[in-house]
Amino acid sequence: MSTAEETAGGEIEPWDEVTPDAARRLLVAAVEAFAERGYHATTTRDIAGRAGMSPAALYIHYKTKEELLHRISRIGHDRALDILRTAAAGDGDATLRLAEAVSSFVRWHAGRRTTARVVQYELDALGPEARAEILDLRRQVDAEVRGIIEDGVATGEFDVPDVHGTTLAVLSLCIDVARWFNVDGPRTPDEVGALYADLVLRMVGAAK
Amino acid sequence: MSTAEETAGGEIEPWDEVTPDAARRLLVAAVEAFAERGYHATTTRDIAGRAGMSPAALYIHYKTKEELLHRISRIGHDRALDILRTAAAGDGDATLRLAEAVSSFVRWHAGRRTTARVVQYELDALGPEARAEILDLRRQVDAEVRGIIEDGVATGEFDVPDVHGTTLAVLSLCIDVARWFNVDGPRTPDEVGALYADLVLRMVGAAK
DNA sequence: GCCGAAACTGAGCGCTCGCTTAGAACGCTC
DNA sequence: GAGCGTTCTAAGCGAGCGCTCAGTTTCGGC
Repeated sequence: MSTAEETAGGEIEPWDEVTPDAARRLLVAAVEAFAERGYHATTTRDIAGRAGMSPAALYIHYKTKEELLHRISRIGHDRALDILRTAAAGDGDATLRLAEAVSSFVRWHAGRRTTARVVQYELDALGPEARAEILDLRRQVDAEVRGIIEDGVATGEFDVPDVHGTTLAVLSLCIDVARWFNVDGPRTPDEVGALYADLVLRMVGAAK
Repeated sequence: MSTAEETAGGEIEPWDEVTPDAARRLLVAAVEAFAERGYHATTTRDIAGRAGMSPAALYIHYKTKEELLHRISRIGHDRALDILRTAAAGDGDATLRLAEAVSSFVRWHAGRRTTARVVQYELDALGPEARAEILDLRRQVDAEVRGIIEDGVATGEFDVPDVHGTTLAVLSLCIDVARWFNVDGPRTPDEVGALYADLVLRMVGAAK
């Protein structure tokens, strides 16, 4: 039996790894509040209120407001990295693996926009040690995408003069989806994923 | 004689239109503080301190902290729109005009990263009327880029199945430069501009 | 049905926030 | 050099912040 929560946007957020139930409700409430207003503009009273609890209850499950953000950021980055690793380890050629990596990564940023927004844009609110931990995960994310592009260049599938710069641009393009994607807009996450996969293949000069 | 200010990053910020001098110093201080910490994490005491004034002095020149953000956002969007209009109104073909639009737009986001960060990422901190005004400017930004792409499709220079989606992606790519660009990093704004112009021409299927 | 640990609440502490006010200092006009 | 509007500061107000704590409720194990 799943303990997934359904948010206002209709997204299914599988925060199954967070227990007990009250801690998960608080974390989901924090994700929504941080995504809507930003970390600094969100109050602990607001988070607790959304979870149907008193302000003090938050501190039973989390030491500080920052620990909530840290947990969210860690789980989110783990998930994002997992998506890219799965795509990178696929058994197609580089073109296919890059298309799959971009479309699934974008699908996550669009479909789980609430989470992705917090994960990608609230990094600066973390303290030095927590930020360093997350930055290490980001380097691994970068390495996965760069690896696929290097593979494609090696096999002659891609024509990329600046591998590092292009990797940066591809990731930047995908990540920024979390900023502009609108659940009530004209595009589904699947459609944006397909469009972006096509655009990225063009960027690396892959044959259609 | 210019009254331009030189910031810590070595960028020249021509806030000439802001007078008197004390008001401009406060505004430049606010740009730096908002860019570093975000609007909500910045205190009016910090802004005034950076400008070498007491906290109360801020309220001689601005009604509220939000008015400071509004002024910054308005001026920044005006400048960004001006850059795109100039490129769009150039006399080359669509390929040349798109390349010029992207490279100059990216150059601004990288070279004036401090300003661009505030302009692009602190929109949600504005009140409803101010936000509506800025969103209207963003629609004009979108229309300029879309116009060039439509021109290129009409002349057969570009091969773009989804003009609206591609416009969104191109702008998204450029804007996100303000998030990741590092003044101390390996690339100059000129280099990023050139790289991105090339990537965008590939995205629209333009002949090299 | 009793007990101790765990989960939770109501009240509120100490602090810092955005912003205000009273009055001093400055610069310009005549 | 008197008068006056402008620009600034020192002090601080009311509110809301993150977080704490004493005490109440809940609940599984026996």
